[in-house]
Amino acid sequence: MRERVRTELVEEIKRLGREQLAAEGATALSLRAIARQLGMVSSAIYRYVPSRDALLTMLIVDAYEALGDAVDAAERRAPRDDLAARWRAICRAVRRWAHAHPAEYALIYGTPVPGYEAPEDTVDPATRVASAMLSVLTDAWRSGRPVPSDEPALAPSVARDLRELAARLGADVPPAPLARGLQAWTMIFGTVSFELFGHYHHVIDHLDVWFDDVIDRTGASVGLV
Amino acid sequence: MRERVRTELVEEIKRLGREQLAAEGATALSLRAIARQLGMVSSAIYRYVPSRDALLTMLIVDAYEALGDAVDAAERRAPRDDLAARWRAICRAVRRWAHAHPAEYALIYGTPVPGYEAPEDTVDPATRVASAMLSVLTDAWRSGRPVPSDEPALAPSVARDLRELAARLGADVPPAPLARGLQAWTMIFGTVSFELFGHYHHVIDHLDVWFDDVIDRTGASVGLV
DNA sequence: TGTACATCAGTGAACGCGCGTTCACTGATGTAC
DNA sequence: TGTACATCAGTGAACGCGCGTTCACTGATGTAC
Repeated sequence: MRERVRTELVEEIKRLGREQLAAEGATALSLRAIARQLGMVSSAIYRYVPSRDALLTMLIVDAYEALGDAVDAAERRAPRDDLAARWRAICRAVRRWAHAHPAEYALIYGTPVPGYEAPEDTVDPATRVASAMLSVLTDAWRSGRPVPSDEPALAPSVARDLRELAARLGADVPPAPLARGLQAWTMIFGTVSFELFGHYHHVIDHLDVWFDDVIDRTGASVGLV
Repeated sequence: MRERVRTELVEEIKRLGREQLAAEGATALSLRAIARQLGMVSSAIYRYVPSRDALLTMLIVDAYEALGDAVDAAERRAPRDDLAARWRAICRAVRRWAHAHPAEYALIYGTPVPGYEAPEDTVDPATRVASAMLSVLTDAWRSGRPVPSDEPALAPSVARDLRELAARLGADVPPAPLARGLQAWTMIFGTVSFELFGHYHHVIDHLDVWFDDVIDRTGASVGLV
């Protein structure tokens, strides 16, 4: 079947693309270079990939999906009713994946590629980590877990945003804990980004332990730890 | 004086460089393009700037310094003994500057430019925001302000890192509140980055208010609000 | 105040390299009768 | 089972563009006597 060889080659192209990301960053992603590595003439690549931007989109979607898979797999390994364990599993999986695939992490959580407009296909995969976190949060809320007292009160405009968001996601979480959840989500990625982008250089050496501290503290802020 | 014209031209080159960052990102920064806009032949730019990487370094240092200046100016406008006001002023200044200069923000807090190795000159300017935050934290600690109870306890290895850091900076803050401070610092930049890099799209609309909520909550976690 | 000289801004050509994308084409592989 | 035809993988040349950096040079501007 020609179709099989074809799919394999597309996979190979994406693999080489990922290697380029790692070596030189997203702006240096070059179809010609990939063709060269494949031993093809530069125009042949267009049999497999419609354009450079399309390849970039594939890589972005793949990265979100790979991170999502890693997070889901880790979370599933924790006991359903151990909310703290599920929370920790998710956060650690984010960090572990980011360490294993720094270029792909930068592709999705670093500076957006200039001149590249993310198409709609990237929206759903992008929500997977937040969804995983939200499901833990929802379980906590459903089981009547006490959430840390919430002062200062949420501003009405943000409360409205969050009610809409919860409705859109079909999530059963009121604005205040949802706000905590989004801040925890922000903090986890903020910490991973600071670490990967070098802002903890000369500041903290023991980053594993530091990250665990962040996990526990943000988990606590959200009533999970 | 030739020297005056010279300095002005270097400034002009940096200004055009910043425009390019804004339009196309750091990787697209091009000496040839700048020369073209200046009406010069491409080689003439080397009278004013030794190389592309050197220009990039100048722009990075300038960005850190500009952000540092904005933060210091804002903080100085708050009454010395109103710690909450000083904290809020610093955080808002960070966000305001980032909004006004998104490309420069991305240059220093986004994905590091691939293949570019930041020289030592960038280290000091990079610490200015953290230093401003730390000075508020130190004042709080010195004035005997109660810090939120600190559980879980800090792991010894991180506590050691933080004691070293405090010593290196000559800051009079014990590990636990310093850890809170670094997490607050991380959270502020994490939030600004999430906002600027588009991760709050379809999530939160009222970002001003949202950010104020983040300021207050992280400020509280550090005993300042 | 005027001349001689040094400084340095800017030129223009070149080196050697990169890129995305299109197009007409060859020739091997698979498919249908 | 064998032949005719369609499909499609890959070629090679080209278009039109980009880049950083070096080098020998012209000619204007400033400086020192």
